[in-house]
Amino acid sequence: MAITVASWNVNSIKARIGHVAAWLRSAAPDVLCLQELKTIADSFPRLEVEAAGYRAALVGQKAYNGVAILVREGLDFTVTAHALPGDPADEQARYVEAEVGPVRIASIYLPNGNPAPGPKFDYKLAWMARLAAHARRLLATEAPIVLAGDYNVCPEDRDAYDPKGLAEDALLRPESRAAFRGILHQGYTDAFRALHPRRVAYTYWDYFQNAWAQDRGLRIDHLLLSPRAAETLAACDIDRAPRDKPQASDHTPIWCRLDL
DNA sequence: ATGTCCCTATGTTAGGGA
Repeated sequence: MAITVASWNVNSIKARIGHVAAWLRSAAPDVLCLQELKTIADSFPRLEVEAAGYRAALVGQKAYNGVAILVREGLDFTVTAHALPGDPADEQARYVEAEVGPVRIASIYLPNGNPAPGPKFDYKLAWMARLAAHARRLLATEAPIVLAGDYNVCPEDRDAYDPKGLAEDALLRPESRAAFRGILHQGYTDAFRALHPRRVAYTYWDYFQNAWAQDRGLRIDHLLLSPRAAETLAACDIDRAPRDKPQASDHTPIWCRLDL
């Protein structure tokens, strides 16, 4: 079987439900991981998602954060985690994980970390250490794994429009990149980079300074595949079309197809 | 510092976050 898994930071699901429903209908992924819902679960637009043919597992929070996994009707899924393990005091809604058919899928909203240095950057690095520990434990499961989301990490200089100007930004700092590489070193594969080794492509463009029109963006949304998932990777791309719409999110979807 | 967009609440404007 083939399964397509996508990830999209929507910057408020209530502001973006029209775009999301339209993309579900046109792109028709089997799974869509969402980040930055910016709402509690009770206010999540479940009816619109169901009308598009999907069911949702989500972890919400008022005004900030919030993650979801949307699963196409007919695909079985079971939620396996409502939070990233490792800190019971952490109440930020940044992680949800589910078994979808034969695949384990996580929707991740990694902390931004700016300004760096500072407490927010410390929180980002601590969160990344917890993610690395959890990613390692997940490798012991039999299922192929897709860790999908907004990592708020630009892995390499070519993933940013102005790497020198942004060198001190929490998204490019060496500590953030080292933590990201640590997960890769466990055996996870950056799906986009694996299939497009030299391509300059972004998933996020700031609302400021007309960044989209000038293609001044960053590649910070990633699909990390366990070895068992990576060996089935058939396609991966970034769909720029939603970013060009009126009232767009500042991020656009990235997707991959696994031929299991 | 600034730019823009989205959220909430000391709520129709300001401040925080990204």
